[in-house]
Amino acid sequence: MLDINRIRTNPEEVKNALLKRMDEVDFTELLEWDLKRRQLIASNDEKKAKRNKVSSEIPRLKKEGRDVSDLLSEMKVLSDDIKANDDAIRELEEKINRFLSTLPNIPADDVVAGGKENNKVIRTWGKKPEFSFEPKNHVDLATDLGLVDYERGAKIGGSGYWIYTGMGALIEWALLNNFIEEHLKDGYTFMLPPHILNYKCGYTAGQFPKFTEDVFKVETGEASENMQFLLPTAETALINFHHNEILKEEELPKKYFAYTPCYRKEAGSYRTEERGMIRGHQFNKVEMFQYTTPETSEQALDELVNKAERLVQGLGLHHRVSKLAAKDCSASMGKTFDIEVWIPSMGDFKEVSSASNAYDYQARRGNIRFKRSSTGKTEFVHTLNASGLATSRILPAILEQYQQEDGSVVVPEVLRKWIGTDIIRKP
RNA sequence: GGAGGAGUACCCAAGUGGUGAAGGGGUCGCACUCGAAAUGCGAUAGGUCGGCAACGGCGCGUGGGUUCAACCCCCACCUCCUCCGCCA
Repeated sequence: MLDINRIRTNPEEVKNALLKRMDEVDFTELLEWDLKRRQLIASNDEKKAKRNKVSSEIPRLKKEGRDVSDLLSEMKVLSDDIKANDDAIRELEEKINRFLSTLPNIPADDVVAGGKENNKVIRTWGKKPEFSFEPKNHVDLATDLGLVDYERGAKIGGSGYWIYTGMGALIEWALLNNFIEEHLKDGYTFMLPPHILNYKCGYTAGQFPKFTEDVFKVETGEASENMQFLLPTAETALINFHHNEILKEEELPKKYFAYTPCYRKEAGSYRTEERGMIRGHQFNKVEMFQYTTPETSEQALDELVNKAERLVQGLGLHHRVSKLAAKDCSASMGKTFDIEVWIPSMGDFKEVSSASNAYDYQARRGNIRFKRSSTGKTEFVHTLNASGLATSRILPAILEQYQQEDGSVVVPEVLRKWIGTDIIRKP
């Protein structure tokens, strides 16, 4: 949510910033509603003050035995008038909120305009593996090695689901353990949130109202404000942990991480090159999350990017870090870095982590504030999130990058203590 | 799923239609004291909206309604507690 005061005072500045990610921005109507709203509130507050005053005099007059019936009917008219104005104000506020709640965040100054084509690779780590043999793709490797059962996954859950089996499940679990261990070392607090969330969570995260069709809704009757859905990312849960709270400045930054499966419809987004587990309806992810003061959020973003990158480096995977252009950032985010890992069979880098600063955008939607000790004033916190990491592209990258001529796969050093072997062979 | 009960500030808690929402605990300040305890006095509703401000509006789980006036009456919802049922 953007600050209406900021739009009111600097409409052109906000508009120009938004044009980096939107094709058209027009605040004319919004500002009219806003003006009308404030005028109505001012005049209605005066009427309410009068009503309060008269209402408090009525019992006294009655006690004195005065006839108050004229006064009562006069007040009845005033009260009806107030109610009509309240309705009008509410209607305006609904319009204003509907408008504001669909506006994306303002891109940071150093974020360039435009879409994907303007993303900028800021560093690349490692080298493309060279193979002296014909390398297999991850789907064949996983199937041949008995790590993942795609057919039975589809049999059980439908298209877009798979099953980690035996050693595959062990590797998956080892990855998650590795990530968890690293975050604990860095002093982040481990959370296991519910997987079913209410509407408010999606709203605060900035995913609703726009993307209600992209999540799996849980059947709970009709009413949309009471809807529940399967979480598409733990971010949606973690941003709401402090919903409607006022934190103390000393408690910031709050650093959390959660492991959850992520459930996404991904309707119509399949492409042949995204088969396997590159894009599925359910995948495992460890998510990092921070609540910070405004002045420390940039630094926190660096920390998150570095943490995510260190995990990929720990696994020895060739990857790169990109800074996203405005249109490629998700709506709530003002700045995003993607960490993309090399998938040899695709000849391309695929996202394994997205690290973003939402600035105060989500905090406004969720009313999450902190009290600054020097001034005693409340301010909105900044919120940041980063995957650390999603496994569904890490496992393919490991299989493909670590494969050997005989079809076996070398286990990255850091995972061996959980897997108990340093090489995965055909069972 | 069914039946009851509850939700008031940091905590406990009174208040069933009428000016400022009792009281207690805790916390903070002051006094007394060499200091502390005890005691006494004082402060403790944060927040938010409108306004340059003065000031005013809102605020007793949330949202509606009735009324000149709602913590109080009515409706819906949320959360928690107790009991019953279900429990792969």
